[in-house]
Amino acid sequence: MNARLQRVRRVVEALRAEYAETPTLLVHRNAFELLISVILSAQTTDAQVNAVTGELFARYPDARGLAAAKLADIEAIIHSVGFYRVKARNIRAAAAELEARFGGEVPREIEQLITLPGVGRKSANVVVGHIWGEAAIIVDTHFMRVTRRLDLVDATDPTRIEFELKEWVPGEMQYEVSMLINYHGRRYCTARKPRCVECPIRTICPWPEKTVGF
DNA sequence: ATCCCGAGGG
DNA sequence: CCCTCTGGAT
Repeated sequence: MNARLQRVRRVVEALRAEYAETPTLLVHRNAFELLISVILSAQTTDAQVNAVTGELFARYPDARGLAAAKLADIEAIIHSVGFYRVKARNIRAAAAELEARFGGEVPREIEQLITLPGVGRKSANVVVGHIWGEAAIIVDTHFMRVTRRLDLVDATDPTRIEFELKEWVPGEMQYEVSMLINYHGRRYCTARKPRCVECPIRTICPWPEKTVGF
């Protein structure tokens, strides 16, 4: 029996109980809106993205509309999310790619999604996991930090962590594991001053730093 | 000051 | 692999 699998199951049970409320997600009405929101969300909070997407999607409700937009107009709308020049270019180019190569629809395959500008593995996994309920390991900065502290992985870079976990975490658990661990990384298992003493999974966690504060 | 559900270019 | 892109919240 895989000790790490047992640990993941215990972690999921504990975090489910701790985070009864679903963590806030990017506001969206369809796959197109989530895809664009995810591109905008790099190094930014969901709240900041949600603050601009209402206006953005009112003006450009689909790939065709966004692909035809003026860069300066997009930049003005999304300015407050940060990285606004790169992101404006990326979301317009991604919309154009959807039109040109995918009939205006968001592709379902990760390998297709990551060919879109501004979409890496993390963003692609968010889309397939959330929109289509597919197995998805979403490796962002929090997930990487927490899985390493919990000693769930050997790998240290995001792509290898994703594939390593995909090998043995049951598919139906993967998306939930991703969301719970991400949320836990923000609430307790923070980068600088982790709140190990109050952590709801401190008895499961092997990380030595958990003794700090005693 | 430090962080936020990263990605792409050099 | 490291650097840059970027603004707002705390």
